Amino acid sequence: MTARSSAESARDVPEATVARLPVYLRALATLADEGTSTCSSEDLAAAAGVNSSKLRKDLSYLGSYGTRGVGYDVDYLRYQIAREIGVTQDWPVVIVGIGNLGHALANFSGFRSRGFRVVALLDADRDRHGEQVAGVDVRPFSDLEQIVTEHGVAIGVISTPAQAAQDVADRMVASGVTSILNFAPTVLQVPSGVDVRKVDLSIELQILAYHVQRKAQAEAEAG
Amino acid sequence: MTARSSAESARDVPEATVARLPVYLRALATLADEGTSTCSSEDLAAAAGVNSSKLRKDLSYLGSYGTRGVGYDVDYLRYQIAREIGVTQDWPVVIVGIGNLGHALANFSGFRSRGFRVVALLDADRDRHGEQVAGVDVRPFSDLEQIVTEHGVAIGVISTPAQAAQDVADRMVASGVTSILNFAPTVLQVPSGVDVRKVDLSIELQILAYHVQRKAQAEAEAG
DNA sequence: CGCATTTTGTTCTCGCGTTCACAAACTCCT
DNA sequence: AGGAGTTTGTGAACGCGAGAACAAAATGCG
Repeated sequence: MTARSSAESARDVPEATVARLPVYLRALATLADEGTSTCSSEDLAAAAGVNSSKLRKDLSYLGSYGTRGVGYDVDYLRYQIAREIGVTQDWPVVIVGIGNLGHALANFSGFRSRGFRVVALLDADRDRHGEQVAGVDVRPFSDLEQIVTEHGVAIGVISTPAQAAQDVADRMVASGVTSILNFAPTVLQVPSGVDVRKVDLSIELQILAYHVQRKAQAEAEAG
Repeated sequence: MTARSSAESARDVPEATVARLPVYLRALATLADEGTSTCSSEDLAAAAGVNSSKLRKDLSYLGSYGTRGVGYDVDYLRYQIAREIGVTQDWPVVIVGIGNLGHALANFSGFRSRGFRVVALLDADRDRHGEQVAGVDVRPFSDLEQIVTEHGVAIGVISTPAQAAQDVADRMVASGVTSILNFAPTVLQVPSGVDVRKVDLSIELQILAYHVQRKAQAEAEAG
């Protein structure tokens, strides 16, 4: 039961759980679109691709939002998870590096629909300035600090080449950004208190390649 | 010391270690570019952004490739890790879904430089067929099976909208693809034996948002 | 009203991964 | 050659997350 400090929902949700909450949120959205108003932990777990026991434990960190013998109200649970993650409000986001990937990110529809708003696209390349991508002007990288301050940006996305990424990250942190999503293939050094998540295509491919090779070897040895 | 079955290096490298090997590989490449021929576990760990103890343990699963009192030979270790991952050979890859993201992926230079070769770009949209992206023709999705068979493709990349992803995955698996990198924001159902790794922008952003919100709450409460 | 059924929320156990700490092994200097 | 100094490789302890199993609570029916 773990008595809570009056104000808010649970503290210290495990990191592994936090990483799955957005998956549950999406699964609930799908269920809602299909017209489902109530679901059991089995249903939701299947839609999210996880074990139902794990799902129930994850949800239990947020509170007790289900009804025994009945299940979960889709809309209600959806709201509770959204609130826990923080996507009931709008997060301003700045994207730095408007190459091929930056274009794709700026046009990504999932941004707006999930509580994120691209307030600026920045690029060091003078030739790109003034260009419009997804309805937003591309502006000089030097505008970073002003934009971050003005809009209260906490989240920055880096889609520059690897060599520029560390500098961009440093400038972001200096401007007040506390969370960075890094698509550049490099390890970023940031002060403690700043969160970095990385998305790295070639690493993912290499992990897949390892398993392919391993399977091939296993088969070869088995004869 | 764990005596090995004559033929090859260690079996059962932990999954967490496998996920870090590509990071080490990249760090070693950087060191090599800087002209470093030897490095200690501390040096490499710093470059890779991990704990040196963890690095040494990770490497110990592959074999004993260092020299006590000296460190690791950069080129030698690099080759050993590349061989373990399997990137000493070339992996043919097929990309399905040539929208904004597909374009970015096709143009991604890290593909070729890390042992991956894009053998085909496929899209269901008839209007795109014949278009060239990064020097490769965009072809109909229906060519999938032929291409997979012809080139022995084991790795497929999905960068379609969410609604098409499951069908694409099914067709890939039916054609003989055993590993899928999924950029579509949906949970894929695949038979056991098929590896799926997912890259999901909006999930990553939501995880960051959670932590931003959490920090903000903590500050508010601290006064 | 009480019992059977359903489904949640929680407890318990197990295995994996991380980190510490140290012995083994190599180099260099005298 | 021997000892001091380094650095690897590994054994052991610890903590977190996954999954199974069960108790608690709600519904519906006789």
